[in-house]
Formats: sequence, C-alpha cells, structure tokens
Amino acid sequence: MTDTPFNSWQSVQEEVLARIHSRQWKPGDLIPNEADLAQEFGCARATVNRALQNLADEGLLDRRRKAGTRVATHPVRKATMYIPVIRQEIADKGHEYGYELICSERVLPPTEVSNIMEFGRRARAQHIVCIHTADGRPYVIEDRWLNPKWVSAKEISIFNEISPNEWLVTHVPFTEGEIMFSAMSAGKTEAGLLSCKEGEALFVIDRTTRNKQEAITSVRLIFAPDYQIETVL
Amino acid sequence: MTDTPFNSWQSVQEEVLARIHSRQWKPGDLIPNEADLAQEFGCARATVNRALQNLADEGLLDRRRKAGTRVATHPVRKATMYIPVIRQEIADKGHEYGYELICSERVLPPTEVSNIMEFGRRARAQHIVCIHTADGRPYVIEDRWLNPKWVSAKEISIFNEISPNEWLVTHVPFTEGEIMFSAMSAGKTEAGLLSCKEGEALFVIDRTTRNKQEAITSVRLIFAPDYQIETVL
DNA sequence: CTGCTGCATATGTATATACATATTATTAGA
DNA sequence: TCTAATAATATGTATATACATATGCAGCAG
Repeated sequence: MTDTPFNSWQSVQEEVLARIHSRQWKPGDLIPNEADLAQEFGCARATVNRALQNLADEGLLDRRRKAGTRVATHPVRKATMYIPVIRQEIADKGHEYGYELICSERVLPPTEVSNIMEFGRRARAQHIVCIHTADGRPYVIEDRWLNPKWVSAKEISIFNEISPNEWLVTHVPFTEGEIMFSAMSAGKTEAGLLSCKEGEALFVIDRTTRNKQEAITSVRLIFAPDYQIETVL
Repeated sequence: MTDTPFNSWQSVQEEVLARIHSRQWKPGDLIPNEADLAQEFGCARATVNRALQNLADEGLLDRRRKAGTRVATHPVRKATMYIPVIRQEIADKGHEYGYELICSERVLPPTEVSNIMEFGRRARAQHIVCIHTADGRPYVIEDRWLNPKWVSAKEISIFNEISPNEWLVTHVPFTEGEIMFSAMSAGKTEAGLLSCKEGEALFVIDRTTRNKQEAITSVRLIFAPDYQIETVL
C-alpha cells in the first residue's frame, strides 16, 4: 500500500482530502470503512476516526453508523464567520474607534421586536441607539432592544461611556441566538446618522441572543455604504 | 464534588458550559487543568480533552499548552453559515425552482475579476450570466467567471440545462475560497433581470473558489429585494 | 407481498497508557 | 543583571481494547 506511515490524524485527513480532490473518491461514493483505512494507512482506527470525524464536521463527508462514510454530494460548505466586537473590528482595520450614544429610553417595543424577543405583551424594554465611528466617520448604527431584566437601571448609565455591543459580551452570558444578514435602503434617519445619501444600499445584520430561551437582547446593525464582511471557506 | 458521574464528553461539555454561563468561570478566567477536571468529574482525561477541545473549536475557550485553558474574553462568536446550492435552497422553501441562461461567452474578463482570479493578463475566461427563479419569480442573478481550464468547450453547453452553481459542486473539486457579503443598489440591468425597481437595495454574495491556489471560478450572486440569509449561533 | 424481528456491521465513544510538543518557570552562567 | 540552558507542566495525540448505538438487510410470519 502506502510506504509513508500515516502516523497523525492530520496526515490521514490530508490523504483523504487528496483522494477527494483527485476525484479518486467522487461525491456520493462510499469510502472504505475505518478499520480498512486504518490497516491501509498503518495506524489505529481511532486516528482514522479523528480524521474522518473532522472532515464530516466540515461538511465534506457524510457519516452514518452501519451505512458507512461517503463523500458529501452537496458539499454544503459551512462558512464560519467571525462576528467580532465592533470596536475591535475597527481597531483591527487600523482606524481610530469612536462611540456616541444617540438615545436611551425605556419604552414599549414595537410588535416586531416584542415578537422576536417574546416579551410579555405590555412589558417595557430598554431601547438604545448609538453610533460607532472609524477615524471619526460613521461606521455602523447600533439599534438595540434590551431585556431590562438583564440590565439594572443603574447599569444603564454605563452606555454613555461604552457601547452595549461591547459591554454585553463580557457581562451577560448567553447560550444561543440567531443572526440574519440582509440589505436595506437608507431612509432619512439612516442617511442622517451615517452621513450618506438617502436610498443608498446598506448592509444590515440582525442579531438576537438568548439565555435558555429567554431573550436578552435584539440588535440591528446598519453599516455605512460599501461595508462588506468576508470569510474563508 | 459532583455526585452524578460525567461519563460522556457531551455531559462534561454541558457542565463546563453551565459554569461559564453561570459565571462561575468568567471570561478570562483560567479553569482547572484536564487532569483535575477528569478527577472531579470521575472520567478519563481523554473525555475532558474531547469536551474542552470542542468548546475551543467553537471559540468559547482559549487553550494553550502549558498555559492552560481559559474562558475566551472576546467570545468571537463563530457563526457557521450553510451555503446551500441555490436549487436546493429554493426547493427547501417549498417553491418551484426554475433556471434560465441569459448569456454565455468566452471573453477577456475585466481587471477586477482577473485580479481576484489571478489569471494571466490576456487570458480569456468563460462568462456566464443566469437567473434562478422561485415559483417563476426571479430569485437571484448568478454572474460567474469560469477558468476555462476547468471546463472544456464541449461541457459548456451543459449550462443550457443546469446552472453552473449546481454543476460545479459535483464536477469540480476545490480546496479553498473566500466569501464576501455586501449590499448594492439595483442598477438598470439588475432591476430588469430581477423585475424590481432601480435603486432598490439588494443583498450580494461574492464567492471565489480555488484548487491549490489556482482560481476555478468567481461568482457574484445578486438576490432579489428582501432576501435575507439566516444562521444560528 | 408486507411488515416485523433480530442479526451483522460501521461508526461513536470511554478508558488507560505512553509519549510528543509547546511554553512557562527556574536556574546556572557570563 | 541579563541571557541562555533546563526542568516542569498542560495540552496534544497515538494506541489497543472494549463496549455502545444506530441501522441496513435478511429472514420470517402473516
């Protein structure tokens, strides 16, 4: 078989990848079972298992007990996007970060928001709007609704100094959430805050985070024109 | 100690998560080493290792040899997005899929494209524009450049029948790539193809895929208004 | 022919053990 | 005091073994 010994799961993974890329194993093909591969590669089954499991995690293989392992027919590529804290994102790009609180009020949220956050019907929530700037230029509008249960009235004054985006990360734990990407046209408000023209296309991220089902916060990030977010496969 | 035995790496992971969420272990904190945790949980070190390694993969823990394991200070949340084949995405939403080839030509690509794809300066490439429809309504424009090396002239006629998006997945292997999300305003062309108004905000995905550095294809997907892509944390 | 049962099989996982490797902490030397 | 060698330590990984679990498939009963 192979003369070089495959003595690490990474080398096994590479060999398997090579066989997929060379189309020796084509999408949909059933590949040999772990025991056989282990023998061929001259390593333990656990090592092969680690390699194949990792490739399955990345979506390149489909594995099922008894049915075996096959090359994914639809390499449903999982792109992992890193959602950074905004201040850090701006700093990483080499710009000077700035922050300005626009408004902070405790009011009844609109129904779209209270639906998403599954609030009681008539519960007030903290509404915060602020702006993050890069080298003084508007970078993104943060329009956030906060479950008041998670932030005391006293703590709210902190948002004069640092953004909810940043504060929440280190002070409120969460277990799950959703993220949505979309596009919108700048209305009068957005155009004003981002100093751009009305009607310009803006990139939008909506994010809701929860702690054991209970909504903590729901935020809409409206980015200045030409913003783009990149990730690698 | 704990009375229940932690006899699976999942249960260990849950316990660790619980401690993070309860803020018993706060962001930045150093947590006990694997051996100690294994003893406390009454399981093998390998089991703890599996759990912690998985949490580190998800970005919740930072691990370094000798330095130990600590709770991530900036839970750089990795959102994993599933990028499906368009036909499948439309079918999954319960709509009837349709496909129409708009144009297919072998021409010199514009410099933005040849830069990204790192083509030779004067190499022609296959340019394909097509539309995917859901229940007959335009869903997304696929504007693609193909490295002709990977698709023979004979094969190109296949794109009268099925979209490059779909064909490539099962016929051309790739090893890496980038994805970029952004927003754009509908110009005359886009408005025409998507039957929307000029100036409407559209969601855009740019994707380039390579096989060992060599560019295979670069595509811009321009979605109809109100498209949004969702993912969970 | 249909549906249920049980067996065979491939992956999933836990365990103990051993060694590898990275990195910090310490100590000896200039 | 600063620097370079060295020890100590936490994670990373390979191994053999054993058992768990899901599930395709064959065989059986209706």
